[in-house]
Amino acid sequence: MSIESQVVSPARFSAQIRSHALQTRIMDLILEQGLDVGDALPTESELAAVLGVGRNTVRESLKVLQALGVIEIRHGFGMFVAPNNFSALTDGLAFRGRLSLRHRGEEAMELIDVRQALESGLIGSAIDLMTEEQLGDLRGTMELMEAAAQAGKPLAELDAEFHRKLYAPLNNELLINLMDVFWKVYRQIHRALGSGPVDLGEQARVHWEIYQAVADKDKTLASERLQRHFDGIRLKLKDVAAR
Amino acid sequence: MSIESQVVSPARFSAQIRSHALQTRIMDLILEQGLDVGDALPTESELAAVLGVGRNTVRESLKVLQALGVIEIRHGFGMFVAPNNFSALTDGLAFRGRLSLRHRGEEAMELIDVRQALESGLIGSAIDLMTEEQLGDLRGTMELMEAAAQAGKPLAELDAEFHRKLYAPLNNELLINLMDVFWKVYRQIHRALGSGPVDLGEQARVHWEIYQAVADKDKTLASERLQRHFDGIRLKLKDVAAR
DNA sequence: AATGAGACATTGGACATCCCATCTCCTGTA
DNA sequence: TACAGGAGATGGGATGTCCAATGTCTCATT
Repeated sequence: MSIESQVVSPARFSAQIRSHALQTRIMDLILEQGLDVGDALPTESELAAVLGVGRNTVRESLKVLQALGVIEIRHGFGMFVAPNNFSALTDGLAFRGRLSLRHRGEEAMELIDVRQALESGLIGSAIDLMTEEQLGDLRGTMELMEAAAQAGKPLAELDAEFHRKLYAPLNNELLINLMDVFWKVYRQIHRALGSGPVDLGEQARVHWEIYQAVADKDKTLASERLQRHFDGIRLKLKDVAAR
Repeated sequence: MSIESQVVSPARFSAQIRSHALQTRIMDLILEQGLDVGDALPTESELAAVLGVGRNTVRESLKVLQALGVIEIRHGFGMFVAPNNFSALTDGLAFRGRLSLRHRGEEAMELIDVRQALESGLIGSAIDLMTEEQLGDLRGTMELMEAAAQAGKPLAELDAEFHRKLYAPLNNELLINLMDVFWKVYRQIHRALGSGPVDLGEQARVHWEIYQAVADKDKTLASERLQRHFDGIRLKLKDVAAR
């Protein structure tokens, strides 16, 4: 089959290939048996028997699949095909980001660049597709953010929610997940560095401006303000990275 | 420490939390010890001792970190901090894509949407930053593609290379990696479904048109042609999914 | 002195076994 | 009917043993 088709290099990584092959076999098994999200997998012991490997070995692969968001493991109950879950990317990316910050923080910047491109590039379509209800929802989040800012509470979660709702009209879960990952990674890096002073009022104001442009259906302005929003984030990150 | 700070839910996922915490501890250990890409980690046994868990348990976490592209494991030699590696996302996403194709192929479509947004949104900046040399490089790839098309050879790899080189000027590794992942996932899904007939000449022609717009520094046209390129891909995918 | 074969230590890979922790579900009791 | 608690199943984890791959070092050969 296609399991062994991805030859990477002579035999230097044969172990990795075997291990990866086992993961692939489990995923193929899921697909072949027609299992869907929420369905239960065979038990660890059964899998070990079926795949002809030891239970510990199969467990290593299962843990990987869990980390990749493919399966969900519930102690004492069983294993199940997982719903979409991008936490894997978060951890991996956050690690790379923190690692890079010890140099010149390039990867963290790249992350912002990608997010900026995605968001400012897609805001047009989002505005086109946004319903009145969704707009109202967005405004609700803004009002919560305003209240939080005045109360001196952190805006992080509301910030994420704002961006999530901004692109909800596109009805693209992958996109939402990706943006969520980027946001979390940024937060994690920021937290690891020890955030500098934050101006809550300013933060809320920037989002209000974006909201206004969206409410006015002014795609160009919205895109432009999003660009500036990310420019600001980039500057702040550069500040913090400079220590 | 911050290890136990991420409480998710009562105790239903306590095992996952512990497991995730162990991974985090290992990553933190890498960062705290100032290890950089290529540096060696302690041996499995040492890690197990330091972290106060069994070797099997540590191994499960290490395998996860390997899958996430954080470390590289070399049988008989040791474990090392890995260079950027996004293969993890590929596997996870490809699985989800294939799973979704059994329904209406939504996730595969979402993938195309994101890629379309990213590429057509960033082509402008790429054109701005592209040097003569990079443009020549791009043309070289196109000529190879043309030759391959006339020889009836598959264009897949050259297709990927074209898109990679298109955005090389942005100097954003994360972006390149992401696009690479999307491309691989698309390929994998396509292969899993059994590709229909492909018109190599048409495929090459589309890319020539994009190249021409880029060479002419016509951002609008390039963006438009990229859009259409992806529209084509989307249609083809819909065809195949319909079986 | 240069080279190559082979022994050796180290390290990860795999497995078997044993026991613990947690969950769900069923049963019995109030 | 509601609730408490136990039974059984399942994953979590530790330990020990052996296998396999790798790099290095030694030593004989040239």
